[in-house]
Amino acid sequence: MRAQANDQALVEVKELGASIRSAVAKLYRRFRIERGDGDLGDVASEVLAVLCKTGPQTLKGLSDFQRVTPASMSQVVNRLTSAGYARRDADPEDGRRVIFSATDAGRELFLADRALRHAWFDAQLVGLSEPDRAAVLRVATILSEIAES
Amino acid sequence: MRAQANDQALVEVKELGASIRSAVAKLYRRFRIERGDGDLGDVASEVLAVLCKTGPQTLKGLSDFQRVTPASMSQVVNRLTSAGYARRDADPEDGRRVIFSATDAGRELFLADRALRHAWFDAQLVGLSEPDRAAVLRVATILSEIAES
DNA sequence: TATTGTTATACTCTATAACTATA
DNA sequence: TATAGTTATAGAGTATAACAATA
Repeated sequence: MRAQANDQALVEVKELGASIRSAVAKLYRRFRIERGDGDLGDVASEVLAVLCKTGPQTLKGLSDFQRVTPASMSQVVNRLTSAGYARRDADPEDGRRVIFSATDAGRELFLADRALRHAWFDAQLVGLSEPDRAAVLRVATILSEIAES
Repeated sequence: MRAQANDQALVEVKELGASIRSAVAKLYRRFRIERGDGDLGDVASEVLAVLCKTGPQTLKGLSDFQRVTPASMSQVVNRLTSAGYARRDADPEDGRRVIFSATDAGRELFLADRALRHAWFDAQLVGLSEPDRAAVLRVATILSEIAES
């Protein structure tokens, strides 16, 4: 117990920051490797997943959530709509807004894509101990909150 | 204690995978926001950091570590050498190899860049409780190992 | 005036394919 | 033949700036 407390006290924030930055960067790029051949890019896939899981969204909603500028997101959804995986609809309540939603083809792609892209990582998680898995879950929440701050 | 065990048992690997994937993607992009104006890109900055902290590296060493192809890494270091932040040297023991190392200007940029880019995240980490910080440290290690597998 | 979204442009990052040079 | 590195090319992702339309 005392040893653990000492370990925690030894955690240098600067080193911790460097560790998690490095881990996040490597894992982000590692995820990119696990993708299908005819696939969309990784951000477009994530946006499609949001549309499928959370339902229709405005452009601003999508860009805020993914932490990119509206201009960037506009181009991502442009690829999705051009490919027929998403569609634009006017918002009847606010003429400035556009509602983006997944098409049937988009939902199909999402399901296939998810199976493919997540299989590798899910297999890694299964190999963890219960406490480690709980730690990963807790830290996922922590990091999400930090990312949104 | 039993409640905690139940919570852990409830952890669905698929949901856990989706959570950490989402957190990693958002945090990766959040990191990109915290950068200087005249800055290099984020990958080039990381490579420069590796050269400064770990010492000279071959191209293959760098590309393996960052999980990109040698061709991709070649272009990243090209920008670094063109800008005068890194240099190429022949390996006297193997004529095929090139040893990349940071220049003085590179080390200077690294220090300024690190202060700038890490400040925001370090501040977030300081706000965490000790157990949370320990969990983040543990999970950084777990995720790094997964990324390298 | 403020908000929502788009387009134009440019840069970073990445990959595949084809290549050179060395082991 | 195999390995280390490069270049050419193409596409994804991002940002800033300038813009149109609506609130």
